[in-house]
Amino acid sequence: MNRQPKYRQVADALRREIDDSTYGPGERLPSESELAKRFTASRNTVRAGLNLLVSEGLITSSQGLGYEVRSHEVFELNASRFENLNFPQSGDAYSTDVTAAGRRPHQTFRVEMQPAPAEVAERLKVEPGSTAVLRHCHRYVDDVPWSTQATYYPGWLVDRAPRLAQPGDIEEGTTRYLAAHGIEQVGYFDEISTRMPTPEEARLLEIGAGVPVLLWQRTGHTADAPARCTITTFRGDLNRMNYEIGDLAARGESL
Amino acid sequence: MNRQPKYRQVADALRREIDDSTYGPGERLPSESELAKRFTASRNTVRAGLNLLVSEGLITSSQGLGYEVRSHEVFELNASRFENLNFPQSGDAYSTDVTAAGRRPHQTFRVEMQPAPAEVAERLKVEPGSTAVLRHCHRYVDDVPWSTQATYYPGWLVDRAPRLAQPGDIEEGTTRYLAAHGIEQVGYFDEISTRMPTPEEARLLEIGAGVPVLLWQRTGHTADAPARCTITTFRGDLNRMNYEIGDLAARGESL
DNA sequence: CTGCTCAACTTGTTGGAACAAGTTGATACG
DNA sequence: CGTATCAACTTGTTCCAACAAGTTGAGCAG
Repeated sequence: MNRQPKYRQVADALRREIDDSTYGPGERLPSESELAKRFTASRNTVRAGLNLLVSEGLITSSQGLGYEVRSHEVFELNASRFENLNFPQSGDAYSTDVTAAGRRPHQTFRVEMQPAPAEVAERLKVEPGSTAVLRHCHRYVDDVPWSTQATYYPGWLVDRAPRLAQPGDIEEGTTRYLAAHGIEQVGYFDEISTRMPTPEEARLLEIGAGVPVLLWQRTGHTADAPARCTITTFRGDLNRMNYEIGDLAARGESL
Repeated sequence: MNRQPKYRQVADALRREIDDSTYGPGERLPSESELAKRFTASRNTVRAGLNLLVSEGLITSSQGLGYEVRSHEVFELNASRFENLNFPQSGDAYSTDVTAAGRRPHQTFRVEMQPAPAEVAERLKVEPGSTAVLRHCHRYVDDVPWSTQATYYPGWLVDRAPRLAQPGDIEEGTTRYLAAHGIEQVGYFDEISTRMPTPEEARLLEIGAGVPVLLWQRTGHTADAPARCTITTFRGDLNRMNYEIGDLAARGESL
């Protein structure tokens, strides 16, 4: 006899059937009671198995509707071109990329004065708790939450580029606006990590259990000092990042 | 009355207590029956709440032992220096970094001839299914599984650098060995994504529910053609990656 | 003192039951 | 015909009960 617990056998069988497209993306699974009959198990046991698949990010459940196989359309963000003046873009990089992919971008802005969190203050080389301008941004693609972004600017920089502290979008792109005021970003330090979302993040990004977030923290530098620190939180199931580094003539695509 | 389900209240209360260090990292939580008494709930309800925290990666459980608050010691990998001949390292980059952090590295190798998976073949610009050399590697830090790495080399490259197909480590580092045979990696294309582990990955990396993996795929290029494709699977809770790009003199640390 | 056994914990698994709440389509009413 | 209602689904939440299985420390035998 199989020594795997029954709820695991249920999960394994269904996972296999999802993998070989017995149940394709977007398709509905049989109901809990039908599965219970099929596997000769109680509803509780079947639920435990389904729960496993939910927390693996393979399926979602909604009350009254049933279980559905998740579909994965990833959006790729080129981090090495992002905010790079050598790759000129009309507006901000996000809208350009999304529109180019034939999707509809949408974003909401919020600007605040905030004491810089310890982690940010360290990277901006300012006193912990000293006020910084925080530009916060929620991004959507086809009205699906995609990412949230928080950018902190140190006080000295805002003095030289006052529009940063004004509410509203900066049409020409922040990088370009800063460059026009003599603040040129000559390098950056990116840190990338992943974890499960906090309940707050899960709410904002509309992700249930089983979907991790991808965290991207970029500290941009002028020739003299760090100029801004951007923390982006992506839905892990919908986003991928890439970097093109070095001489990539062999790829035959780069500019 | 509170309209949150009880198991969620349990999870929220415990999450708050973990956040404010009522229960610190490594510490044990009260047992399920104690928590049931405290929250006036059944053991099942408490379990549902604890399960939520497990799938958020906050705690782990082990049979007979109880629930423990996870501790997070992240290891940072500098992806932009990795495999970069401008930053010479004695052996391979991984061992050097780990030793420098005062930890004990350990790795196991496996070399095979394998048909290249579709995704890899596309990036190496070879026919799908054509044989490639696969060098597979499991890495440990202080005997804790850290990452698995699979590197595919196209057939033409192995002809010029035959030691790739031999079992066993390449002491001086593969990048250096390739350079000595006239195969110089002048650029690379990195792709980074995250998802929940497959059961297979969960077993290899010894991660339970609630810990995502960080996927790093690097395609290295010579001046003429793609030379290798490396897929690394990290434990998401233990690893962070970073890129230093551009002129970073302002950071005052770079070489 | 050493080493083994075992009782008393812990979580893991599985079944059962009942009711709450969201969704949908058939049906009856205006 | 259009609409409102409701029955029959779905999953969500909560309890109870019992036994399996891993861990640990007390206590006993050698």
